[in-house]
Amino acid sequence: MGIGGLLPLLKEIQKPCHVKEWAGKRVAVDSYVWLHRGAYGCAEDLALGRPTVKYVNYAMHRVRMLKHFGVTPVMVFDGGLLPSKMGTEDEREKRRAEALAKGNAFRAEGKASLAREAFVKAVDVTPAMAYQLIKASLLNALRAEGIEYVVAPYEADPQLAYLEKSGFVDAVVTEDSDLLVFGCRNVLFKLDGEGNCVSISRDDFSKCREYNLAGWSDDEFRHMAILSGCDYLDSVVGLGLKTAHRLLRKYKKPEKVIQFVRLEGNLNVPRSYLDDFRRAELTFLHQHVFDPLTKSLTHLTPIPAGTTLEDLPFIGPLLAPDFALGVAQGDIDPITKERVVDLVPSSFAATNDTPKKFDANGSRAKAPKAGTPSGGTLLSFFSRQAGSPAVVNPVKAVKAQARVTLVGSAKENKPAVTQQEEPARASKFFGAGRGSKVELQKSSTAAIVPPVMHEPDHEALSDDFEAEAALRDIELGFDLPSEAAEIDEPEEAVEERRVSPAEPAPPTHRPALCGIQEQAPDVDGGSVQSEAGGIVVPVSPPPTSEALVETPSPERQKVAISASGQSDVGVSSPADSNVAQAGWPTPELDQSPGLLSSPITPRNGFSISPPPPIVKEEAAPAPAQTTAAPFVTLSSDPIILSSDTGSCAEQATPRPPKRSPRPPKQRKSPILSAKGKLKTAPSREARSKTVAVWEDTPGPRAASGESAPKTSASKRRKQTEVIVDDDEGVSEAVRSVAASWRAKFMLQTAVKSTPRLLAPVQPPTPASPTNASRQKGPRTVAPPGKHSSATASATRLPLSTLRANTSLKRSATTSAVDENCRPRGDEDLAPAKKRRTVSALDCTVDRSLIENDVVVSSSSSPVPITNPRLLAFRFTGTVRRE
DNA sequence: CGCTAGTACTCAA
DNA sequence: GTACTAGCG
Repeated sequence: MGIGGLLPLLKEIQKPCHVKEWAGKRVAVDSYVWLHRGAYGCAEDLALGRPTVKYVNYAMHRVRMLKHFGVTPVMVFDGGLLPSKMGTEDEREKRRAEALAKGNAFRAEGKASLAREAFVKAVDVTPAMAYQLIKASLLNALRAEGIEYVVAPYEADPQLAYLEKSGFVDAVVTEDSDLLVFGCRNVLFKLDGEGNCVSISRDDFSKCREYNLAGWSDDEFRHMAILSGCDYLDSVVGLGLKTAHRLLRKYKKPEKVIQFVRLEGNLNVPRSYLDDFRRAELTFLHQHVFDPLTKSLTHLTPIPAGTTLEDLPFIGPLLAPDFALGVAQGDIDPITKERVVDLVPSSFAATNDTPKKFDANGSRAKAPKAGTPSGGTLLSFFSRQAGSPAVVNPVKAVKAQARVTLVGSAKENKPAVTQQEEPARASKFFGAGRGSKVELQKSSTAAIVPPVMHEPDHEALSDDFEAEAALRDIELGFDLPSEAAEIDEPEEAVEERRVSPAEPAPPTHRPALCGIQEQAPDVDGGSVQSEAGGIVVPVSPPPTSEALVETPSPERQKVAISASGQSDVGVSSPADSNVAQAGWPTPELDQSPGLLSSPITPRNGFSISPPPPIVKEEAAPAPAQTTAAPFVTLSSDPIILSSDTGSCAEQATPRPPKRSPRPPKQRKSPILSAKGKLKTAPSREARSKTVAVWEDTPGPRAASGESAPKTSASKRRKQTEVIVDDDEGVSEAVRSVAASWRAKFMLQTAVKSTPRLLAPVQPPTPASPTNASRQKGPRTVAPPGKHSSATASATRLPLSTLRANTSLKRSATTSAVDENCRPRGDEDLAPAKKRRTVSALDCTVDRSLIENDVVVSSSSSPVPITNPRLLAFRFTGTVRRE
């Protein structure tokens, strides 16, 4: 919902503009908006599950519009749901289901327009739809056109902000005023099909006369937004933007404002409001984002020293590196954790949606060969003309013999990976057809993506922490700890990372996001499946340094490309690919010197080749490659990314899909893992602070497992004031925020079933027997005996089992298990076997639920999350009462 | 005057 | 997600 009324408030500084003013620049696009608008036009098809690509065409039209005006779009998609939003998502889902039923009823009665109206309300933009826009098998899609994109681990908003903040892009296109709160400097709203938009610049805030924002930092602005009500916190009823602004100007700090409002007594301020406020602020600040540079998760802003991820449960669990990468590339559905379902198999697209009358290239208009799974003959209205620069780079055809290594495949990860069984990468939806799995080694180059997270510069990092924490002091009234926090994991684990040979060197070139790897098809002479290329996960530094084109901009190092064609790290399609686009005639492109000059040359007939597999550029330095290199398996249309590290032979034989691979030893974000080295950070004088701490006192409602409204959670708690006298105070205070949230959230969501997560995935296309046979069953609660112990889809676990298992989990995490969440009375129980299953059963889950015959399903949780407390969220997502 | 809640809208190139 | 507006305090 964004911040209600924020845009009108900023009316003064809204500047009508045109995207061409951003020619030569890179602009990140909140893709959800375009997908949603595009979906409007085909709501009925989507609601009824009929394959359609209209929304893709709509979005691509916009993409081409941007390119037409010389703007390089970077498409950003929403990822997984934040834990705190799962509840609202359930409600939405319910509403959509109702609308769908209504629509069907109207349709049956022949009331077409009423039906359509209902279907519009029933439509949801799903990751599968995002995938349609991304996937390469549609020529009319991002990969095929070399558009950079990234799927955020959670929300797109912080991801967009991060891209801008870190210099990947210069502005952000969105309709969501939240972006300003996340700290974006240049936001473009209301972009229409012609390129008109309204820009709001952070720098203009001071020019706001009606509402004086002069002298306001990002923090104050954010405080105002949160106070007035935001996605993460409902406002105090009766307190809107203007009041928040007025009071903040007067009292400066949100605590004071809240105090004043309470004293005034006109408005009802929930008891937990201050906690909630802090939590909302922490969510705005530290949400997970995908860093294209390190190809790993990080935070929008580094989390404050003295706190760990466990203190920020509301920002969602840290995803395992390879999983995060899969999500970022759009291949893994961040919600279902499954490989994304291809809604529109290419065969359909090729036969049903080709706008033939606009097809200027006769050769490409031909139907694909029979059986070609990804005919790729779908030409958009705007597809390139014959002779125009193709997206495929013939030069790269040469790179046929490179090694293939995947994320998480480095030697050091091997033990963990083998222990965790094979991640369920293969899919019946994607492995089907043609039965032509091709070892990628034979067809293309893959990149080595170092499995080890980038080790931050500790000195700089410590400065960051200092600055960051100092800010936090001011905002939240906390003090910094005098020393960095203790390491939360075994020392050897940290050590291992430190000495890892796979640690990437500090990048010298800013890689692009996920983009297309242009590559010539038919390495082996015309066979359809051989076209390589595909998504490149850019690596840095580029393997070769020759012919690098570097941006003159000091703060933004853009994509570098080598003339040899070997290191176009995630380069988006060449700027000259705009040439001859129907609908958007090629402008005289102002090729900014910082942008790429690509060696790509025109090529005809590329379109009949299937899409490229996921390929990763080879990185330097290469991680230890002493173990058998795993390989990417190329199936038909989409890509099967097998990230296991088993032997090739092992991989070639599909194993029963097992889930929830335990992530390697990287249980912490890079930031966190670096904390152990921050002990030398300058101490600061500790001051006493009063911190409100909420004490959990579970009430009768919890025991009954009854659904509790928001307020009841807070009623169950009593507030106590404690004096915090040292550095512990900071992390302790944050922890208390976390604990209160946990209590509230767990209660809310644990009792709510989440049918969405439990619902079986219905493939739009029948899977081939081959793949279906090794595909796991539906993710519903399944009859016993159908699952391996690893999947343990639905297990009724007696309390005793839970106790036994939770103790195991605790032994896995060395420390920092919050007392609030620690299982009680099970200290000495022996470890149990179902490690993952059980880890999910964190003690944060209300015991009464367990005792009330809650069915626990861990099967929909293949995400390797090692932190047991974070796993609790997954648990709540799959709990349902019978 | 500020705020809330309800309604309408997004496509169709 | 937005914008607009009637109605309420």
